[in-house]
Amino acid sequence: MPRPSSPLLSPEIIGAAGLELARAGEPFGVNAIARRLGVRPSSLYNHVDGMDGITEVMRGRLVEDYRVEPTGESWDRFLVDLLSAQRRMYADHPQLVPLLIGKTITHPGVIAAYDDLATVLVEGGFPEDEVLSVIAVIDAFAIGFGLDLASPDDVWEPRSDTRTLGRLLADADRGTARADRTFELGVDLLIESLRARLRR
Amino acid sequence: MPRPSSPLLSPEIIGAAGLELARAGEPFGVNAIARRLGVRPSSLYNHVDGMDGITEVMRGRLVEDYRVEPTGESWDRFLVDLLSAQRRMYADHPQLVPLLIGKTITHPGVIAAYDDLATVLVEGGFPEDEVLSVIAVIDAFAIGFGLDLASPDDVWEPRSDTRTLGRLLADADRGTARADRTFELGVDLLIESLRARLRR
DNA sequence: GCGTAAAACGAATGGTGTTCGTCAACGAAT
DNA sequence: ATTCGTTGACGAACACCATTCGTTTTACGC
Repeated sequence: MPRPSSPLLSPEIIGAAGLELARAGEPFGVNAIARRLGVRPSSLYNHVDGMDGITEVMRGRLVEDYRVEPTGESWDRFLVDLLSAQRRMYADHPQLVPLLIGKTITHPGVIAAYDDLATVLVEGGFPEDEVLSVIAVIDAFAIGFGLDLASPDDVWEPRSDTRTLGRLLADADRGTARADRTFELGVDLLIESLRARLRR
Repeated sequence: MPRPSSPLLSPEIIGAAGLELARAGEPFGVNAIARRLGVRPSSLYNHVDGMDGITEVMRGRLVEDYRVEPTGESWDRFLVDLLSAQRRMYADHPQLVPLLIGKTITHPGVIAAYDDLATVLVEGGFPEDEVLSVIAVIDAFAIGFGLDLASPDDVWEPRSDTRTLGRLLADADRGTARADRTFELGVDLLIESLRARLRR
């Protein structure tokens, strides 16, 4: 089947297939994507630069899908929206956290999203030499809570006696309820302390 | 070479080799570990239950190495120590973050470490139904900052114009200095807001 | 219409984790 | 001291992975 009339593949199609697989919790390697598209693995290389290229495309699509526009309302409102979206993004695709982090960000869409955040914070009154650190803190938060949301229902299972942990676990929330409570508390803490810092 | 007089392998030896490889930024799979130990990959299966078993051992050793004992001083002092240690742990082994998270924790040493933390927080005065959430927030923090520390010198490289981000990047710290500032700010924010919550 | 480039395929390479049969050395029981 | 089961290494084999390359046919631009 050489060179079909209507093209079977494109970077977008490949990236979308990869994301669908990741979202379904399945492996999303070159072979898996090719299988899902009914195509041989080597064909992908006509459109994309190997696995690295695929993750590049996936990252781009991902940030677009979860992009949050500033409402112009207030910095803290925007921050809550942003954190919620990012948490969902990481939680929906826990397997590709390693792919998203640890790489210098060049993608125009991603840069624009961070630029939005930086602008909102500066306009909100944060000192300019602190904004980048605040952004990094927000990032750390989002990743941490995304992973938390993606963690198993029972995070701890003590097999031996404990002084405190076992007692607390006995009547604690589990699963999504627990993760949601944690997230709300975390956002509360973060926003509150940012407000306090702004007031100083 | 069948059954040597003095045993060449053991779970500890295998785990240690894996950690050394991870620490050096090299791949730490079954084959790599076997190569480093001068042994065939299949030999490892006499001591360890495949790759899963190896990561199990590695996780155990890791938490022991970075374990922090409560000093009995104050909960916030302990928290700073703990966060610092965890940040270093994640940053020293960014590749195995995916292995450490997302699995129910059974390992006695790890349980004990969390039990310490829970005890300190309860004794510090936090309401019992909130302690687990606080712990999860702390975990999210540690992971986030560990990954942040492991990220490249230049996190952003805008190729097009930006409203704010580019200006801020122009005279900002980079590399370790940036990550350290971020961490200090993050710990400040977290501890401050926890203190505030305790005061209410 | 013709030539070039596009885009699929198949085969081959070197990597991974894992299973299994083999075989020699050890340690314990006779 | 001889036997015998267990231990622990090996090598071969399997299935998977990402990647490269040459082949082939089709589509598109001149």
